[in-house]
Amino acid sequence: MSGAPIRVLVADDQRTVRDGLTMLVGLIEGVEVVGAACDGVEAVELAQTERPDVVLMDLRMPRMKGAEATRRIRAELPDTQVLVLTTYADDESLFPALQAGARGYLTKDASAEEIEQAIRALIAGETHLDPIVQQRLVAAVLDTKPILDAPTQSLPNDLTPREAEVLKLIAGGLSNAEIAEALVVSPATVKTHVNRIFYKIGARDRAQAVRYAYQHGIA
Amino acid sequence: MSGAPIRVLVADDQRTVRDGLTMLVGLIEGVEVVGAACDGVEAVELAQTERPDVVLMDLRMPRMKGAEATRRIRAELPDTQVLVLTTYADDESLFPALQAGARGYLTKDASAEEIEQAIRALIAGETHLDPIVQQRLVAAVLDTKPILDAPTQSLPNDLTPREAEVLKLIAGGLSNAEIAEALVVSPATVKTHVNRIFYKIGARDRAQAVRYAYQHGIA
DNA sequence: CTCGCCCTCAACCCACGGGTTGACACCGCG
DNA sequence: CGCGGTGTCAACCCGTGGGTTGAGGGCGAG
Repeated sequence: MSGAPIRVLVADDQRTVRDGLTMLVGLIEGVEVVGAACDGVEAVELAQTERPDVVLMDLRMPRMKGAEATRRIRAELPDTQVLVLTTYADDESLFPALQAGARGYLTKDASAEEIEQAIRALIAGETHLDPIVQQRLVAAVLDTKPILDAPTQSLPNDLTPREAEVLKLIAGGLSNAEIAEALVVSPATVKTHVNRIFYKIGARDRAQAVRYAYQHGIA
Repeated sequence: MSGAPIRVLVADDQRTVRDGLTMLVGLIEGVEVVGAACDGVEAVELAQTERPDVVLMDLRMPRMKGAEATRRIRAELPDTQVLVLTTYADDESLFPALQAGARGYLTKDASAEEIEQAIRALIAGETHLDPIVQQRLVAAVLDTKPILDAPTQSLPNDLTPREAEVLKLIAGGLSNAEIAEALVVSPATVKTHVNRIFYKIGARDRAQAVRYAYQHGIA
């Protein structure tokens, strides 16, 4: 399995990132960088002339967004796979990119080995997504899929109903005063609840409480 | 990072698979198999007494299905992650397992290295899914999420790399002083970053910043 | 080279948050 | 009936966080 080299095209508007990626990917054994585009239009053009196996695609680029470039490449070159390599994995970037036909999605935190693994996975016809992306997909699917069972959505901690309510509002970014107003109680009451919540979930401040809420599916 | 060993519990009804897994996983450096259950009921019981870091869970087991066992374990032991290791990745197995709180999903085709990677990913709080599962999730999401890409999907973000780094730590529940220590800068610098982040993402305090981070996939 | 962005740091102010103690009313339960 | 859990509220203290201003160095782009 070491025949022709894997041909890779790099597309990123930031010069340092583009050059760094070209260098990094070129060092991978059996991989050859056949071009570097600095925007979406150029990426599509280079893809058509070079017919690479994989395109490393940034999403935020001038002239043409990475998602649109991905769509065109996938439409015209079915054998060319697109590996998105971008800074953030927010829904507004993620879903259009997947919709456009990207089979891989990594953030720029990825190591060289991860990029290599992803490239090889795409060549093998697999999908390779950043763990965060996987997490978001799971969340999105569970959102839309009906709740198959789960009779009593048991709260992990022995938070009282009122405390759980307060925790949700904390996770919503509300201040103590705002929570008091929302629940029609005195600010002092809220403070009491908040302190008990912190004690129970092992949080030191609101920030940790928000983190806890999101990690435990309360928000 | 080579402190206490990772404690793993194996749950599978087939004796050869169970023993083989126990052997295989026990050979991984820094991993210790603390128990082997032959059905779902035993898996929950052993999880409660042993409090493992990761449970390798088969889905088709007598007495109690793996999905239900996963749900109970996740409800009572938030720090214990479940890695499903099953024969097939059909939707009828997959979605209930994810719904139940499994953070990892591999088929029994997986190599020892893949299992090791998955275990370490779960320990790190990440999600690790088989490429086929990733593919199915993408398909499921694109099914339910019609093309919703915004035409002028522009960037509300604009965070500098350093700011993004700080935001991640904020989302991790760290105080300014702790962030300063982690990044080896002065607390004053951290405060500057924090203020700029708040301005850019429209947050009023850390709690709202944590919320933002989780909702945008930064954490 | 110069401009602007990014990162760095310092000093100040004060409001809000976090911790503690103590109190009272309601309600279900044994 | 008395007890414990829950929800409510108040006073206090003080630390951290949040906002502002100001300033200097590095580095890439024009």
